[in-house]
This record gives sequence, structure tokens and C-alpha cells, in this order.
Amino acid sequence: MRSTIKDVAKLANVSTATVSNVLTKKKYVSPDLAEKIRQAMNELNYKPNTIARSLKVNRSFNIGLMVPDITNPFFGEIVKYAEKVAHKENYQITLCNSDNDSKRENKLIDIFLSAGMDGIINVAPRMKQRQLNQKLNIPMIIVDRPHFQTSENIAFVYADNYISSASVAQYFVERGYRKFICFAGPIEDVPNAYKRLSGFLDKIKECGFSEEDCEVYYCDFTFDSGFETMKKLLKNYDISEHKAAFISSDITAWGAIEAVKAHHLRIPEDIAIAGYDNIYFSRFLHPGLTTVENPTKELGTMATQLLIDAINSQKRFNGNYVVVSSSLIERQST
Amino acid sequence: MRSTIKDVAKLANVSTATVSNVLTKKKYVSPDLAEKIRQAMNELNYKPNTIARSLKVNRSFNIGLMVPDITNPFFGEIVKYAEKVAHKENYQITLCNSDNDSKRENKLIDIFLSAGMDGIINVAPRMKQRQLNQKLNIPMIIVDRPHFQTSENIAFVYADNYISSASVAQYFVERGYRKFICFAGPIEDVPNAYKRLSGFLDKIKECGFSEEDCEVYYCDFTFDSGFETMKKLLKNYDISEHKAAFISSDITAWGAIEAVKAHHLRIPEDIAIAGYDNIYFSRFLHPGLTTVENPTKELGTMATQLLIDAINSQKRFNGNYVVVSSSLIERQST
DNA sequence: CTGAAAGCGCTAACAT
DNA sequence: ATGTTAGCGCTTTCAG
Repeated sequence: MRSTIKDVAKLANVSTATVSNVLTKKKYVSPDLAEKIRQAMNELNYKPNTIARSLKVNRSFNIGLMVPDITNPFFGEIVKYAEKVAHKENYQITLCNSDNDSKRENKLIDIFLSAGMDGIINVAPRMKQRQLNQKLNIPMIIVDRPHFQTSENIAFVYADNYISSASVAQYFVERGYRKFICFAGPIEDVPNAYKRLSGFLDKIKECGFSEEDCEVYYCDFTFDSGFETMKKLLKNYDISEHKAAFISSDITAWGAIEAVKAHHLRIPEDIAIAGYDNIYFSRFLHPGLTTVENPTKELGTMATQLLIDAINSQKRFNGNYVVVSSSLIERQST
Repeated sequence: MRSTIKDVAKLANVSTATVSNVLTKKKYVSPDLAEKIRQAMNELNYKPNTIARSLKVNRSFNIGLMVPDITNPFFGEIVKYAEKVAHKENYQITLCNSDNDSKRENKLIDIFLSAGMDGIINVAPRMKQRQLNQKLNIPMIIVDRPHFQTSENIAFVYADNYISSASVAQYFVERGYRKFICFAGPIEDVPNAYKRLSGFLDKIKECGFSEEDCEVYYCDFTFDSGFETMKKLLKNYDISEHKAAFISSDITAWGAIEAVKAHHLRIPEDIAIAGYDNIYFSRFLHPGLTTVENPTKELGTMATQLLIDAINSQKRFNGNYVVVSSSLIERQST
């Protein structure tokens, strides 16, 4: 059996309170006693039971982190930075994958609540706003999704996807492209997918083009989806039109690029391609992928820091939001 | 305040025991009472406190999973499959990154133990065998590392890296290469890094070549490390020698490939490259990367299933091991 | 079929 | 400075 604080107390001939005191360091314990107790701990191979501790103090020092797809490097990077600050602040992160499924997201929130998480980081959720707005007695940060009005214990950290996508359109036009393609994400479920589409489209029109100048395709934010969608598109593609495609996530853009290569077309000569996210590997694609920086470091770091500060200070959020900045990264694919 | 089982009991006019019974479904509760109780739960927005439950039943339904580097897709894939089976079996996974640091690994084990994990999945640990062999009162699976003799509650799931690496050497020789390069990983810390090096080297010699025919470089299993190491190597590289390089992880091989391209050399004409792991993206590199399949699906699935079976059945491991098979994947880089 | 009550391991107020 | 003890929320005998 696992040894408890009682066993340690007995072996060291002290009370459990004293043992607890050397553990928590909240009260003075004479050095010799402390030493004796530490020896007893060693001898018994004692590990404090954080479950019991959590129950008592009503704090778990755990943060629930959910992402839609852990195999997408964009989310992987966010996780990495979130973990870094959590670790520094002595919090543990429980990472869960929702698999792009809003049902699963809902369930995860319940799991996190039941598990006594001190806070939640919810990255790019697909849940409906109404669901997100349920009463939570712990703070939650929503990352990479536009903010909305709320009175619940929620804060937002994101970049303005509408503006950035508009800047892609602007850039296309300035480079002389006259025909456009947009691979939109799941705009019904992912608000930022919608922002990216509308930001791009609005700017195209603002520049004097019409709806007909831009074909829109819908796909998922996965490599395979980008590959398949592009493959289909190329079946009857007219090279001479020189189109510029805005593929609204890098991992999808990569898939699309591979499809273009499989068709033996040249990028950007036959078709130009821009992505969104600027994942680490985008600079190493051939040609290098023009894209929008979606700053994972700022997103992950800021979200986690904000959350932990709220937990530690017991301050409630009320819909506050921080918008991190992002910019266009020009490479050779356009 | 969060509502408890007591609040529910009071509102429904029953005892806490009855509420607990509808929660756990271990005892019959009359349908009308059960319904009344469920209504009370809803009204109070009650979520069971798994921390209290865990304390009582001495089970957390949590599995601690640690990987050296979550941004390496090889580990990401393992995580994905592990999560899939855990979820199916109603276990939660707590994922932690050790950052390739054996100190952190040790600490994580303590954290997992303290956190009342029901079991541990330890992927490619760098810890010394002696440390791994500490007394654990919960089962642990060590993944992607060769087994060793142990009497502790440990099992192993891995592929035979020595044999696979030897097959790369054999393949190089059969293809007519006569000069070789090996990028070894951190062989002091990662047993499989050593296996890969020695498997490759031994076979080279077995084929009648000498130590001088193979230059060995040491690097980390990261993209950047592969890039830098290759860049250095190419400073005085003689194209005419037609060497074949075994870069012992795909992500590192990718980095190396980029360095080769930056030098405007051709793969495989000027230098052939093979990797190890067969991460998803390796087929999409240009040229496609010849590599060894390190089957993440089998590794992740089997490890998790084995662990959960052990937890549920209360059976102890005693050093049992399962070796999954792997094979050479030939593409255009060699 | 339902209720009363003990106790999981720990912390913190209170007592000494 | 150290000890005693109640109680966190839950499950589980044991009674009724």
C-alpha cells in the first residue's frame, strides 16, 4: 500500500499536522524535527496525495486545455507555450483533443469541471456561443476565436482574422492577380473560418472585383482535405487564368500544394498559393509558403498567463479580450 | 459555490447514499426517485466531484502520458492513438512534455504518482534504467525503448530498432553505395538512438566495409539539429563520393534535406538520405523520404490497451514486452 | 429499497 | 512549536 501522512507521522513520532507543515512550509517546524520527518518520508517512499490535498483546499493546480486537433502543428505549438508558462507557475496541464467535434467539446468541459480543474483553456472551440456561455465557476480562456459579449467568467485571446485575411486579398491584387480562389474552412462551426472567408471576399470586392472573380471551396483544416479539394479543382483548371488561391490554413495549403505538384503545375506561375497560420514548417515548403502569422507563442503564453493570474488572484473575467497582432509573411508561393 | 451531493439529496428529499446510487448505478433505485434526483441535479447544475470520488475509491481513471517532445509528429501520432483507446475505455489522459530532459521525466513520475494516476505511459524516456526501476505501485508501460530485466510493475512496447537500422545498411549496400554517413541521436541518453547507430554500423561491417567508410555525426532528434549538422558536414563534402546518409529520425532527416537543398545538391544523386520513423509527412517531402516505419498506431494503441487491461484486472506486469514489427519504406531519396 | 455514518488523506483552525 | 480534530465530497458497509 501507498504510505500516507499518518504513517510518516507515526514513524517520526509527531502529529500529522507537523508533517503537513513541513510539506506545505506554511508554518515553522524546528530543523531537527523537520529532518527527522523528511527521513521518515524517504524511508516510506512517501508521495503526498494531491487528490486528498485538492479535496481539502478546493484547488487542484490543474488546468484543462482542449484543442480541436493535436496533430495540427498550429495547435501543437500553442500547447507547447501554454505548458511552458503553466510549468513555471507550478500548474499541471491536462491536454485533451476534441477531434473537431463540438459534442466532445461539451463533454470535455464537464469532465474538466468534474475533475476540479482550476481553469480552462479552450482553443478554437466549435461550440455554439450559447453553450460556451453556460455558468462556469472557474475561469475559462477562449483562444483563437473572436470575442462575444458575455457576463460569464470568460476572457478571449485571439488575432483579428478578418483584417489579416483582407490583407491577403489586398496583397493578391497588388501583385496583379485578377482571378481568385478561396479554400474556406468549416465556416458554420468555426467563427474564424468565417472571418477569413469574409475578410478576403470583402476586400476583393472593395478592390472592384465581383463575386464571380472568386471561386469558393469548402474544406477542413487538414492536410488531406486540402489535397483532395485541390485535386478536384484542378480537374478543369485553366492555367492561363493565373489564379491566386487563399487556402485558409497552412496545413491545408500544404495539402493543396502537393496536389498542384502531383498535377505538374508550377507555383506561383500557374497558380499562386497563400496560407494562414505560419506554422513552423511553412518556411520549408517548396516554394516557401506565403501566409499570415497567427502567433502561437503569444496566443499560448498570454492565454495561460492570463488564466493563472485570474486563478491566483480570484478575479473574475467578464468578457475581456486581448487581440494579438499578426502580419503577412511573404514567401515564394505567390 | 459548486453544489454537492448533499445539496442534491436535500432538494430531492433523499439521502446522499441514494443520490450516489443513481450516479454509480451500482444499486437499484426506483425509477420515480431516480427521476426526481436527476431533476434536482439539473436544477442545481450539479457535477460530480471526481476528486472526492477518487479519494474514496482510490482510483482516478486517469493515465499519465509523458513524451520527450510533443512538437515531433512521431510522438504526436502516438498520443493521438493512445487518447483514442483511453477515451473508449473511459479513461482520461494527462499529457506531459519532458522536453528531452531526464530530470523533468523523474519529476513527472513523482507528479503522476502524487496525482493518483492509475497508470503511466512513458514514451521514449531518457531516464536511467535504475531510475525507471524504482518501486511503483501502479503499472507503467515504457514505449519505444528496448526492454530490460525487471521485477517491477513494468511492461514494454517497442519495435526492434537494431534490426531495422541494419536493414537500412543492407539496403544502402544493395543499391551500390560504398561510402556512408550516419547521423546518430543522443546515444548516451536514448537507448534506441544507440540501437540505430549500432545496427547500422554492425551491418555495414558485416558487409565487408570498415569503420572508415562511415562518418558518424551526433545530433538531436529535431529539425534544427539535422539542418545544422548537415550544413556543417557539407562545408567540405566531395560530391563524387556519392554517399548514403542514414539520419536516424525523420524530423532530423527533413532538416538535413533542407540543408542539402540550400547547398544546391541533388538527392539522391549527390547524397542519398534515409530517415527513421515514417512520420506522416515524410511521403510528401521532395524527394519522398526513404525511411523505416516506426508504427505509431500499434505503439500507441497497444501500450494503452495493455495498460488499461492491467489496471482493470489488477494484474501486475513483470517486465513483459511486446515487439511490434516495422519495415523499410523505399521512396525517392535513396 | 433507502438511510445513517464511517472514513479515504490531507489541511487548517484551534488548543496546548 | 507542536498536537488534536473537524471536515472537504464522495462511496460503501451496515441497519432498518
